[in-house]
Amino acid sequence: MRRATVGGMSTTTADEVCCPGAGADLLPAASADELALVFKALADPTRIRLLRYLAESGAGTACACHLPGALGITQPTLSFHMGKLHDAGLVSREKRGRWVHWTVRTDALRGVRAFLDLPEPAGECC
Amino acid sequence: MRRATVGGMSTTTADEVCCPGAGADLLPAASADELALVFKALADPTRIRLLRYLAESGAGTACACHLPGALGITQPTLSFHMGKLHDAGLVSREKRGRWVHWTVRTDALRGVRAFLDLPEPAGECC
DNA sequence: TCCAGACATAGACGAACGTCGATGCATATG
DNA sequence: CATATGCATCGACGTTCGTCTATGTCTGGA
Repeated sequence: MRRATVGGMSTTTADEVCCPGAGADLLPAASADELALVFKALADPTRIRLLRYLAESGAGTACACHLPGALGITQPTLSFHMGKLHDAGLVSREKRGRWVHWTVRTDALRGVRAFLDLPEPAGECC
Repeated sequence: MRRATVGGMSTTTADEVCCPGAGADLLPAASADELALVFKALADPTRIRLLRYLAESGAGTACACHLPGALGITQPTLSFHMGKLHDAGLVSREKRGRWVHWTVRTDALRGVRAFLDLPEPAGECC
């Protein structure tokens, strides 16, 4: 039996009154953190455009040389965003001579894509 | 012909030298903002668990009465997070008597789900 | 060997975020 | 009507984020 008494607050009174059958298990905090990490990396317009740009380029790979101008940001800012995407595992870095080429890691999106396939509402609650 | 001269910076020299065929069109800023808004709403472990909880509950609907205790957060914090999800259009609010019942709006995830279906790397760059 | 260019890092700064306790508002119930 | 309760809002606080300028590091070419 699930008892909602973890955080010190006791909202036990509501447990009996309101929709008693709606109790679903919570996603483990670790899994939620992991998902949030990827979503955090996607939670910026600039990074979204960068990822999309890379994905549309040939082989999902491109060097970012002309992107600062196109996006209206400076080179350090671009480096910052690419670093974020890299930390989240969404792109891989490859140094070719003087330039860095970036490749989208589509497999890193599997987790979040699975999460977004939420079960369709089927039953009735209360 | 694409010329990367928007933001005031002129990185024109690199245009000729480095991977000239990799130029893909940029996602419009408005679309990127829209996507980022949803991703921002998902970029928090607590909200991820809330959304998953709602989706797993019967009919994708539940009142949030016993959630503060289960998640270890206070009632104002829960209200804050549900507000964020609501602002992003991910849940809908329905007041039944004294309680508020929340329903997942799976259709609101269509946009981000389409974005995450990035084209697989196919060609070769340079 | 030295210089120019591509990228990363450091430091700074304002804005937004996540959390809390305290309070206000609306509604069901005695 | 008075009271209790579920929820939203307010004000505050520390943390994280996004951006910039300035500087460092490494590589290729003259």
